[in-house]
Amino acid sequence: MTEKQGLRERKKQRTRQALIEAAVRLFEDKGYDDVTVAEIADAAEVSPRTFFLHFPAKEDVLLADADVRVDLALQAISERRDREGLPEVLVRATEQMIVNAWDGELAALRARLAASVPTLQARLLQRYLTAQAELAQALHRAFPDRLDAITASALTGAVVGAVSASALAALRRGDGPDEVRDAMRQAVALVARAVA
Amino acid sequence: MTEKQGLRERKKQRTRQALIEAAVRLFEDKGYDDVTVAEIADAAEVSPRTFFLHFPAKEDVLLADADVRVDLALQAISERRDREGLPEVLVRATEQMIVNAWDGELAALRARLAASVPTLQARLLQRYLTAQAELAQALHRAFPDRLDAITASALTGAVVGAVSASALAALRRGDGPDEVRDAMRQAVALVARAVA
DNA sequence: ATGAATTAATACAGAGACTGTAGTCAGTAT
DNA sequence: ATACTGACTACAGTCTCTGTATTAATTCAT
Repeated sequence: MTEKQGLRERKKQRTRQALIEAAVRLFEDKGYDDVTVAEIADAAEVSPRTFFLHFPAKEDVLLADADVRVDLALQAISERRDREGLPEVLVRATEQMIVNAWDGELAALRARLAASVPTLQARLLQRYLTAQAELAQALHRAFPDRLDAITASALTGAVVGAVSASALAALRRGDGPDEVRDAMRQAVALVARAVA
Repeated sequence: MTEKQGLRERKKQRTRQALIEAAVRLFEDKGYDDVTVAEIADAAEVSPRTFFLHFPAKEDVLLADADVRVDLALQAISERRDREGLPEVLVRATEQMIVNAWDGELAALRARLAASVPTLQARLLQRYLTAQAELAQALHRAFPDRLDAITASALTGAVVGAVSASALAALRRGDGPDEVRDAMRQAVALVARAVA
């Protein structure tokens, strides 16, 4: 997509990446709470102040790429094919997020930590909430006659709530990625039944 | 219920109440972020350290009585009348929480602040999540043949997600308590349709 | 090419939330 | 009366996060 940016921008991305990698490594080693921002900055060979130029808070270094997936769902909604009903759109949109939610090492670490570190959990939930608002708006636009604004919010909340709750339950039970994915899919199906 | 506790315990509750009242007053005056824990403690005439003996974090002084309502819903689930179906239990349980969610001044302030102060929002969401786990477990016990553990989690997540999302949407739109309550009820009805 | 404007990164200082620890004093039990 | 418990305090310290001024490197304009 976009490759040729100035040297300045490339350098910036490099320190950002260095911070993320240092953080992940340290978190895996010592656990989230036992790693200070100063340590992360040190490991990435920048000043502690620089950390906060890249991330608004310590938690966000782990949630760095979590926004991208919301865009996928939004796209899935707006690209609604004609004749496609509400339940189908719902399933397709969340499918986008679910499939892409479990790629890579970082996602696994994030899930593990989010399930155990309260402050991280809180920030993640908050992200979901702001994502919900966007999704609800998109849904409302896609089905203006069927869903008023409030109902669209309720429906979106139901989907996100169901998916994350079942994923968390599966995680706590010790399930692997495939089983977690299945649990999420079942949750979507459950809610989709409400608007069938 | 329980009235006759020792003088020591009564004193403790008095300082706790003093802290809550001081906090609410100050928050209304200056806004959440512009009030320090030290100020609250000062207004309640205790040491700053004492604040943290009563509340694990600054946010929790506002969420002090939020737990009580979860008990009501749990009770509603376990007191399931024979012949009562899953949707009915769902509606009745959440009705307990909704009705009692909007009494008093404190609830209104809490809602207003939770909608605007990120850190408070995060903590509130976190509470919902832990409440969800309990509710899901109770549901699973009440309908062991119909709901496995994961599905119960999904269903509970859907209800809580739908209710809080629609309430938040209504709040943001500037609706009053009655309209918010209606929005919540509709959200429950929506999800209940999925298990009808 | 050279001077001017940006800007990522830095050093430094400080606010504010929270914790550990040791001590005091009032309430409680024997 | 005596010993014990537990709420509260004082003090010192850690850590996250912010404001401000400065530096040095990249980018842009001439």
